[in-house]
Amino acid sequence: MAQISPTFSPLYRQIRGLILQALESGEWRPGQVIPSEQELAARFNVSQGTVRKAIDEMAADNILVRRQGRGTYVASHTDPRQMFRFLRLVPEESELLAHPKSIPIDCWRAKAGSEAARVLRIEPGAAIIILRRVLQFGRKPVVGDEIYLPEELYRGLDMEMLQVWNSSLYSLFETRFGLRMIRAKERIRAVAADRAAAELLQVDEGTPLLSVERVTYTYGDRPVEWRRGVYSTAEHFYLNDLA
Amino acid sequence: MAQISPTFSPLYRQIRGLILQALESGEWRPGQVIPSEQELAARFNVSQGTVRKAIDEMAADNILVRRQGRGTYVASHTDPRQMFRFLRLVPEESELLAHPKSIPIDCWRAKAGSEAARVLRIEPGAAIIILRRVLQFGRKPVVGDEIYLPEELYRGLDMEMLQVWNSSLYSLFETRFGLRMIRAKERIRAVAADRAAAELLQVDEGTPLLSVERVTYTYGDRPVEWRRGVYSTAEHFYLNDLA
DNA sequence: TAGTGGTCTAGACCACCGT
DNA sequence: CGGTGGTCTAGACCACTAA
Repeated sequence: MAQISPTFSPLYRQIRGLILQALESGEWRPGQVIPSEQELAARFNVSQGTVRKAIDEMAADNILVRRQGRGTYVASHTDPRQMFRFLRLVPEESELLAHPKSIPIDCWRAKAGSEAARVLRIEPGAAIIILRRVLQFGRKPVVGDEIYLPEELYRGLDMEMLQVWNSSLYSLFETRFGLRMIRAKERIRAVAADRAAAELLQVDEGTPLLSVERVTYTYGDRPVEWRRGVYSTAEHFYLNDLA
Repeated sequence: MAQISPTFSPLYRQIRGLILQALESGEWRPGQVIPSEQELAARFNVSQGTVRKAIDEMAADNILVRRQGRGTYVASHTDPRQMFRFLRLVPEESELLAHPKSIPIDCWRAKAGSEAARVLRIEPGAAIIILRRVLQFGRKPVVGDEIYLPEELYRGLDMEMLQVWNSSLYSLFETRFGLRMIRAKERIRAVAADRAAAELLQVDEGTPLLSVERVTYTYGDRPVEWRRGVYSTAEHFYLNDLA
């Protein structure tokens, strides 16, 4: 079909859009296999190569996972390797492994202030859930987070649910609320520990900490989580690969 | 050609290796066009599609740059869009533009200590160059860096060369020493400004700063630069996209 | 208009996985 | 073994750039 130039989008992108749509609709769930490339090609009336290119892109974006000989899977935060996919903090020694543990502190309902509303793209005053937690590496508290969630998407989230769940928050959000975190954006500054942070992370007041603000997005760049955290970098550091 | 399985590497990766080799040998220089896909296919006796896949990977790695209708170019730090490719610090307002300016402070010869030697993979005691500089956004000093370079690769680098050059360091390193920075790894902590840092960045002693340690690699994951910097995050922040 | 990269197809064969 | 993704090829056509 002819296309006016500014709107031009190659076939494989349109296919990508259709697959994304099927994912959003819940046709295929996280952790499950999606149909084979041949089947998808038949369904969308294109060649296998075109489906392949669409899937290639989505695999590069961590939306799908290819497994040779088995099939293509919907990426899931339930997968141990994906659980702390967005956490860049690693222990000073041994830059690998050492999965942290999330300890909920409290969790309550509130109304969105202007900043939360802007970031989450909801109405000021709309219901939100605020959640505080600590991340421990081994025994030590290293990260303190305050997390803002639009209530509409997390209906039923409470302290008990958090305490029962002994895995990552995103795996909880995915399994209980069907939310898939696709990408995130972090803004990092250095701050001095205030009294609350100092207590939380068991450091002296005034200790330099990383202040990490994160906005997390689902499909279609829709923000579904806002968190503000402080990281203690006495025995850990934030590791970033630049390409 | 048949291959025993653990050593198996697809054709397009071997082509990638050959192109990389040509780049390292200086056959095509940064900013220049490389031969067309058809020509490369003929040269390596493979199909255009195979060359294409090799180039696709290298473009994804920021080693090559495709330009439809014009050709494929060797990525260059001379390109204004690539100059501060590894710098993640952005002004509080307007997350774009605002290129900083690099001001050299001093530059001298020294012998590699054990840490520098380990990081740069050279012999302890080998000659290195140490360089200090400040990055200014507008009039304000925001970043202070101490940069360690193996002398062997940067022979002739001195204060005068730095003062004459009014662009990014990596574009200098590329044009004068033929070095191409491919990727880098940063370790970030929060620290309190010591006296030197406080003077350099015009902040109070004790102000929390980001401590950013970077190792930069060329082809073949060979480290060619080590820098330790402090970033003032009063009016700027470190922006990181997580995918 | 000629030359480049970008898309799309169709088909063959290989590597890997489960049964 | 059959089915999946992974590689490789050959060829047609489209979109963009420069002269």
